[in-house]
Amino acid sequence: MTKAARTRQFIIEKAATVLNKKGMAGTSISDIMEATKLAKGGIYGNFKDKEEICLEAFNYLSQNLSGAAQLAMLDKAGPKEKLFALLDNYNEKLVSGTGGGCPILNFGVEADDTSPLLTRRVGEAISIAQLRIKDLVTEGIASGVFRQGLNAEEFAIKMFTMLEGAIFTSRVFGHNKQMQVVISLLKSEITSFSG
Amino acid sequence: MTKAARTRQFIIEKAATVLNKKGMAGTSISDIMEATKLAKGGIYGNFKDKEEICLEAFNYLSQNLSGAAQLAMLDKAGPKEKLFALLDNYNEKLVSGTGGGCPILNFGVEADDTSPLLTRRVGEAISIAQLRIKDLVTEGIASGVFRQGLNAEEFAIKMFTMLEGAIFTSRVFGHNKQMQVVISLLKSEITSFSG
DNA sequence: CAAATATAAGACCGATCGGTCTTATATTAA
DNA sequence: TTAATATAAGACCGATCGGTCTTATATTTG
Repeated sequence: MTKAARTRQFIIEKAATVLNKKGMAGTSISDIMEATKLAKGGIYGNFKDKEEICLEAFNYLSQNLSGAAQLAMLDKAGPKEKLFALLDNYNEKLVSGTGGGCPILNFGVEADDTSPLLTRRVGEAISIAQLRIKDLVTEGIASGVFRQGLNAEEFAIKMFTMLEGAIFTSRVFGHNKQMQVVISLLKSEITSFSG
Repeated sequence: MTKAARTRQFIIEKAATVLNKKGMAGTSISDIMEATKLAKGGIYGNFKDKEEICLEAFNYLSQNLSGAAQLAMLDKAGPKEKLFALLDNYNEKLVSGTGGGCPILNFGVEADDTSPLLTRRVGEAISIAQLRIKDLVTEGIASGVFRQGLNAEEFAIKMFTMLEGAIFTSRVFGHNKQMQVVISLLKSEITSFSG
């Protein structure tokens, strides 16, 4: 890994935190200079413009999210346990944490009227997250752990939209109450899949 | 109504549309000047700063939303019909429309790490929307239309978070599919309340 | 270790930012 | 209708914006 590649990655990671908190329009290059302790030449030597930094930052955060989800499910046995682990992971990482909330939501809301390119990338991230849920349900049905007749696609949409909505309200209110309710409701429903 | 009061209201309404689309940090005073066809003196003669415009714009959009919800429910008889009307209203106003999506979501996501004052106001708007749902369920139970044992509070959280999540994903994808799924799921659940 | 090269520093640029202030002009009240 | 007042125009301000370019300095390669 060349020096420039390392610096580039370093900038992406530092900038990602700031961007997720303050938003893309709300984050200036000088904010990123401060977060990285680099001068302007250090930034623009590695990125052609601010938009490229935003895009790479979202890619990084998005991959991070996927990685954490996979990790949380690693030692879990069945689809039910994996779905539960996924839910707990949402609570820990995206509400309580100091990271500024869910990057998919943050970047998506800001991009949807301003940046078609980033909006497409956010759409891909949503699809990945929903597919993960859908596949677990499908797998559960196939292995006989979940009853038949479940609509995996619909449940994935339900679970994902509820979670994103709960991340949102929990962050606005400054406490986890609604996220707890949502997780509890979803766990009940998942448990009922085995009935 | 004095001239200044009329101008002030005019600015709020024009600015609200822009702010809901481009975000607060992404909207400049010159954007608002362009939307209103007013010069700088016309803006700053009526507002002390940009933040005040943002706050008043959110208040306006928020009241608009409540008004539309009340209106949609006006001619509906029972709690079930009112909840259905509420759902249809969400679909029409917040996804398909050209208004830039749900202001509660847009302003809330941007404010939650940057503006405590506005975040509190967004929280109030969420509470109002959720209380409207909760009260309809409670009313349905009390009048015997819905079965007993329903948790009105939890359903309100469920419905609101799903809807906000669905507004989000539908806007990112550029079509209503997920919103349709969410509305259909919620209508089924509400229908089951009468079982 | 030395020469070639890759990398970051930071002065500099024009444009635009949010906001102020004076002045011309509507509006309002007598 | 006129005098007093309220309102908006737009020149102006310093600060900051995103981005460029030259130059000093690391890093890498032979």
